[in-house]
Amino acid sequence: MREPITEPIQDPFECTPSVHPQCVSMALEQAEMICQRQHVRLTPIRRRVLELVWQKHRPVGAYDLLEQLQQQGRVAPPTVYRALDFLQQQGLIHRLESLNAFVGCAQPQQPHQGQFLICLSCRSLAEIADPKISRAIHHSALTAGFTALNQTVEVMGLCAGCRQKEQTNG
Amino acid sequence: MREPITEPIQDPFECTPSVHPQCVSMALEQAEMICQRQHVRLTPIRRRVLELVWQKHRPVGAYDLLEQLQQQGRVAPPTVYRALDFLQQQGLIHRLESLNAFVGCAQPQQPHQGQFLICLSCRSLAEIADPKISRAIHHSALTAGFTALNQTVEVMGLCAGCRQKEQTNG
DNA sequence: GATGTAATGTTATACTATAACATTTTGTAG
DNA sequence: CTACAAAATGTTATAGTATAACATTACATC
Repeated sequence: MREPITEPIQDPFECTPSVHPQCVSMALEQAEMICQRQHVRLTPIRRRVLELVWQKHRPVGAYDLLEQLQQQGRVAPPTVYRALDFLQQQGLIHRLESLNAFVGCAQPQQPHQGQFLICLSCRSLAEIADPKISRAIHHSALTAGFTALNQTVEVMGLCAGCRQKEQTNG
Repeated sequence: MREPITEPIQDPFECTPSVHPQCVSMALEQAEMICQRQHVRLTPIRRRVLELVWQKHRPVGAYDLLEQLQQQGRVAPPTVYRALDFLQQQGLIHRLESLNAFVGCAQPQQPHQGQFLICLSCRSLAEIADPKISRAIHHSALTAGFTALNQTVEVMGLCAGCRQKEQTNG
C-alpha cells in the first residue's frame, strides 16, 4: 500500500510524474466536495474539463482543451468556455490574463485572488498567495481613493531549475 | 497667457478636458526626446498611434486605433501592431493584459513595470508605481527560487468618483 | 547612386471568445 | 407520474485579437 501524499498538490515546480496522477484525482475529489457544499453541479463535461486542466498541470488554452474533448465526439467552443466559466466561478481554476490560458487552482477551499509565477523557459507555473502583496496593493489603491475588488498579479521570469540551466549554458 | 501646467500628465482620474490637449502634446514631445536619445525613429505612423492612444487617455484596443487610422487611408492590422510593439519597447505605452488594450505610459522617462487601477464603472485608469508592491512581489518570488523579470499588476475596482455615485444610487 | 537595413504595405490566416437560438436534462410541485 | 420551470448543453454563426509570410518602399552610409 502506498504512503499517503503529504506534499501539497499545489506546486507545479515540484509536482513529479510519479505523484501527478494522484494530484489530478485529488483535485477532482476536492472539486466534488466543494460543488456539493455549494449546491452546484459538477456535470460530466465540467468535471472532464477540470480533469484535462489538471492533467496538463500548466497553463492551457481553451482551444487546446477543445481539441482533446473532440477526441470523444463533436464539441464546439461554447461548451468549453461555459465549463471554464463555471469552474472559475467556483474558484476551481484561474484564468491567466497574460497567457489567455487557464490553470487549476491550488487552494480551491479558500476563495482568493491568484498570484502567479510563470517560467518563460519551461512554461511551468506556481501559484502563490502572499498576503503582503495583496495588502501592498490594497493599501496603494486606497491611497489613490480606489476600491480594489479584484487583483491580477502575474510575474514572468525563470524558475530555479531553468535559471541554473541558463547559467550553465550561457 | 496660460499658467504653466504644474500637475503631472499621468493621472487619468484627474485629467480634465481643459488640460487634455496639452497632456497629449506633452506626451508626444517627451516621446520625441526619448526616441532621439535612444537613436530610434518615431516615424509618422508610430507618432500618430501614440497620439491616438493619448487622445483617448484610457485603455484602447488595437482595432479601435486601426479604425481611426483608416479614416486617412487604407491601413491593415500589422501596421498598428507593429507601431504598438515599437511604442511598448520604448516604454511609451503599456499593454493591459486583462483588457487586451493599450494606454500611454505616465512616466516614460524611467523604465518601469506598470501597475494599474482600472475602474469597472467609468473604465478610466490610473497608473501607479508603488515600490512596495514591486518589492513584495520580488521578495515573494525569490522565496520560491524564482527570478522575476516582468511584473503584471492590474487591479479592477471603483475609482473614488464612481464609488460615491454607486453609494448614492444604491 | 549602389547597397544593406529598417520600416511599411499587403494578403491571408491563426487564435480567442461570445451571441443567439434550439434542444435536452434535471429538479420540483402538483 | 407528469407537467412545468430552470439549468445545462448543442449548434451555427460571427466578433474580436493577433501574427505569419512575403513584397515593396524609405533611409542611411559609403
